[in-house]
Amino acid sequence: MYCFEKLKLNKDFRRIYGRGSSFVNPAFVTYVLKNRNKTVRMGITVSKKIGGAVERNRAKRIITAAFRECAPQIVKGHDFVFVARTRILNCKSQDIAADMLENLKAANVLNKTDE
RNA sequence: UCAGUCGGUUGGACGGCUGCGGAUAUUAAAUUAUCUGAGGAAAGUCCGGGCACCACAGGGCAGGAUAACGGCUAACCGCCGCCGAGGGCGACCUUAGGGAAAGUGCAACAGAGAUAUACCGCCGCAUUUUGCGGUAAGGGUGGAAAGGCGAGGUAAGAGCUCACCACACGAAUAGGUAACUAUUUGUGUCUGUAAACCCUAUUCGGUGCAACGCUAAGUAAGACUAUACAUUUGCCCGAUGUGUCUUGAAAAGCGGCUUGAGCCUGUAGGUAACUGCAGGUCGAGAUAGAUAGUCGUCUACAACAGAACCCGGCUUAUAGACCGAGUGAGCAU
RNA sequence: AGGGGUGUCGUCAAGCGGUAAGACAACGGAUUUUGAUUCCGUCAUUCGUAGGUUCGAAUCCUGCCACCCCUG
Repeated sequence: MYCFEKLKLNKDFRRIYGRGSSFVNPAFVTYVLKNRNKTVRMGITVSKKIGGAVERNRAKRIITAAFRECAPQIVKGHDFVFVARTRILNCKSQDIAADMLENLKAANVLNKTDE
């Protein structure tokens, strides 16, 4: 199984927002930045704009499930932050995974040997 | 049959694949196996309590809360029963419901006058484009104008007197644990407002799991100091302790953490809230935070909504489905 | 977890038991050849919302809703 770490500290999020490159979708926003370790790290931001606790939890679950599908194709040594937007509540995780793959392709972080 | 009242239950189900938190067992470790994993409101944080700590919790003043009566409870601004008041044809619903004869304040506008009065009136005397005195029945204003109505009485009138009624207070008798209710009798007729100040009675120590304890790391510099500093609610008294403050650095992990005023069933007591006894049972414990993703079937393509130390309530949100007990009207027998 | 505050016209706001001030904006008119300036007029029908106390509530009391701030 492919495993990844989660981002927890506020300074990591700020570093990725400030120095990383961003890609926008109707459902979410992706931030990508290289890191010096050889691991894949991921963080999720869901603001109160999305809704109550139930809606925020659901948004986090959907993004986590989509990222787990995409994760095997990613080159190691990158950090990702996903910011949820309101439209994510009506989507299925398969649509989100497809959109996420497009964003990652644009960011040039996918494994070319697998394709 | 129609309309309406009250109370309660439930809050999608089944299967396949891929995944997450916790516990136990196993392995050198990664792993693997089994079991288990959100709510009736988990929400708001509005009350009360447990628990933990504080140099024990004392007094006074100030402040907050509650407010008919009896019970239940660990406790309560809670619940149950009941009384009074108000609403409804009724089932039933609502109710912060002590004190205004301890004192102070307020009552705009209108009105003559707002807690005391005399504008229009009425009556008497003097007089003549009015004055003085008596009076409060009638008029008008207002939320409120000295209880209502009739008779006697009078110059005109007035609880001034009397009968009936209404209300307040006291007493007696009957019922009730009590609040209170009913009857009789005596005295009286006093405006409203205390969710205005206030008075009376009861009650309230503080801080909150980021409490608190342990481990690791760190323990450097400066200032003040016994007439000082700190804690104990806001102030004062009293009590207690001995270093205190500022800046900088570091702020990581473990425990607390889920067996508890627990839940289920039966039974006994009680109108009920609730309590006793017997048997059974263990049903989350995360720390950027776990219940998901997806496919198939059924239906109406399911509401409000996510534990964060734990309980008892209150308040608010809630698609639909189901059950029970009363009431009114109409019709039939 | 604990504590505090605000909500009044489109905007900024005063009023804290007795007819809801004012300024800017908007609209209409006057002045002007036209515009600006200036002057006059209009504009709150649930004072965030639902109840209660009172003769009377924006104001007092209670419950909700939204927003903001403080402490750790």
